[in-house]
Amino acid sequence: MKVSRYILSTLKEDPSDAVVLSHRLMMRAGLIKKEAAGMYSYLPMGLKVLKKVMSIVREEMDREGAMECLMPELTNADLWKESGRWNTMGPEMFRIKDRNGMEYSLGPTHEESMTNMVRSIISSYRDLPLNVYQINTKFRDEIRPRFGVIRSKEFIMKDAYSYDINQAGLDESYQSMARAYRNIFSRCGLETIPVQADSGTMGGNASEEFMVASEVGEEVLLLCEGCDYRANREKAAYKRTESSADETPLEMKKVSTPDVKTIEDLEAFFGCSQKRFLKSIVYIINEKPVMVVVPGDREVNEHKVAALFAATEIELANDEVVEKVTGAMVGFAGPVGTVGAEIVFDETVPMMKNAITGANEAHYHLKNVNPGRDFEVSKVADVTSAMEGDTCSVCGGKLYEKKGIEVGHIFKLGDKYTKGMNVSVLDENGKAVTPLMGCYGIGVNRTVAAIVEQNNDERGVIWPKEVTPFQVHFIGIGKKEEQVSEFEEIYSRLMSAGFDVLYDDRKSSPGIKFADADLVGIPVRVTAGKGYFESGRLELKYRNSQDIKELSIDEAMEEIGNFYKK
RNA sequence: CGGGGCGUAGCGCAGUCCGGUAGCGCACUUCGUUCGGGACGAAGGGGCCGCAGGUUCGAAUCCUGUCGCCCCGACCA
Repeated sequence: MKVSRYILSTLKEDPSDAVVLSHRLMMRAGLIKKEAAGMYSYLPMGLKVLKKVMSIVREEMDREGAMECLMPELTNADLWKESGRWNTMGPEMFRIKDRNGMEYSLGPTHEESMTNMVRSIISSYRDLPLNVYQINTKFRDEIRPRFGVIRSKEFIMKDAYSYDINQAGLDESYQSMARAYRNIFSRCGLETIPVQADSGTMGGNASEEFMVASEVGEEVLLLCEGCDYRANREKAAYKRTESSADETPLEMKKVSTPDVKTIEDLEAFFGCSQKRFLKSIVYIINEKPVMVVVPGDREVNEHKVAALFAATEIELANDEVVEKVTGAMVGFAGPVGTVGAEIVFDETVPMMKNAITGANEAHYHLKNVNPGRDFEVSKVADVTSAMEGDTCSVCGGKLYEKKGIEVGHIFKLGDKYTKGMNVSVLDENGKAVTPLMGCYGIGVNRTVAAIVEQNNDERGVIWPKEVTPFQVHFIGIGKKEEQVSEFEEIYSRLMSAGFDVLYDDRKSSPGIKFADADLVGIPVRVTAGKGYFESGRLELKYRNSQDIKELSIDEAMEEIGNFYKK
């Protein structure tokens, strides 16, 4: 491809609305163009990269025996109502009506659609296992699209769904996807951190996220220094230790605390650490109030709480509910006395001594509160988030935090959808069984952004060789007619050797061509200039190195061939 | 949804406080000189100053409304 005929729309300066590195570079290198908030066009070069990532995905999925298909992006509301998600998906689902008033959603994910398609096809255990996938656009009305293509309203996802006759089969399907994902991301030149994850509103149990470490990551991971435990914050477990555990219980006292409402206020008022307080927060779960009691220095982990109640939605109770439950205004809640709600205690609570908590009476707190003595510790669970410095529950090592971009996610869904949507097949004995399901997603364009985020320098992108938009960036320096025809000759020889070549034939100065080459980031650069006309030698330079090799055309082609062969 | 900021040429910005009919850099066109890391000179083209209404002799500028975009936050009692 000749640059003079190509859209090489590079920018010298960062567009004002691009903040994160990958977004800036993708805009500057002319890969994408913003159409509106959270909506991007792919320019030719960006599309080439996207397609390369897609074909890696296809190859690795197919290698594991998955089958590609393609589903409508408009999905029937009835399917969502059947699974119950029409109500639980919330406002992030785009909903539309046709002229007849029929309701649809612009598919945010396709468990229902795929299961609906599959259930009409399978009828026997002989039809399983089955793994079907598609690469298609998904729509989510994101609360706040940002970071370019990393979080957009419209994005491309590879979503696969497996159906197995039993748990052993599901385990196998899951493992095969775990394998495929490792291959896919490594071929994309990405270093991913697989972490244990919460399965969120998708339902189901086991799940693993593939994260790319990045400062702009929207997820917080907790990794162990001592072992290979790694999980995202929504899920991460940690071992409880409590410094006050060996204190002697003192007599409980009621203390007047006018307008002392927040943990910060309490800290100032009592002059002791946040750890000493029992924070009592009221939620509405499955339409019932639940009080969650945690140490003052911890945050309630709503994902863990929701999982505990097998709830899809959890919401903070409003002031009226809090007053009804505790009998006091917000700010003075506690587990001592009468509470009109079920109470859940974090695992730390039973270990605490002489704690301070709300008295369930306006402007009063209780000090020297002791679990077991002053209130019954009925239901204990892990309902707080791990933090940096916490103790690993596996090996006792220290946990540390890292931010990450989620590029892939694999789940075991179990029978959530197959049961809910009445899918069944006959087993060997002619008995109806419900297949078990797994689902496996990859954010394709987010993966491209992650690749850029991880592979660049101050001059621009450095594409890993399997996803580079072109294989060779050829630059000719010289404008004389006979020089240009020599360049044309070299260009066509490179092309006929089978390389995908971007030939910068513009009449610009060399500086512009070199700068654009660095920005665009094709791994191999070949230059024909003064040296070529003197000695017939081309210059070959790899984007990730400073060295320049002087080679004849044949040598250069051999070297490039070897580079891409591996 | 709450808070903050911004909409002026393809891109980056100034001009807005203090009203007088739009400017700079890059990019683009033509000519000449240059020609290995974002060259130089000369001459050009390109704007409903986000949109609508109002005030005024006169509005990019003041007022009202509206739309779009960016950043931060989104409840921990």
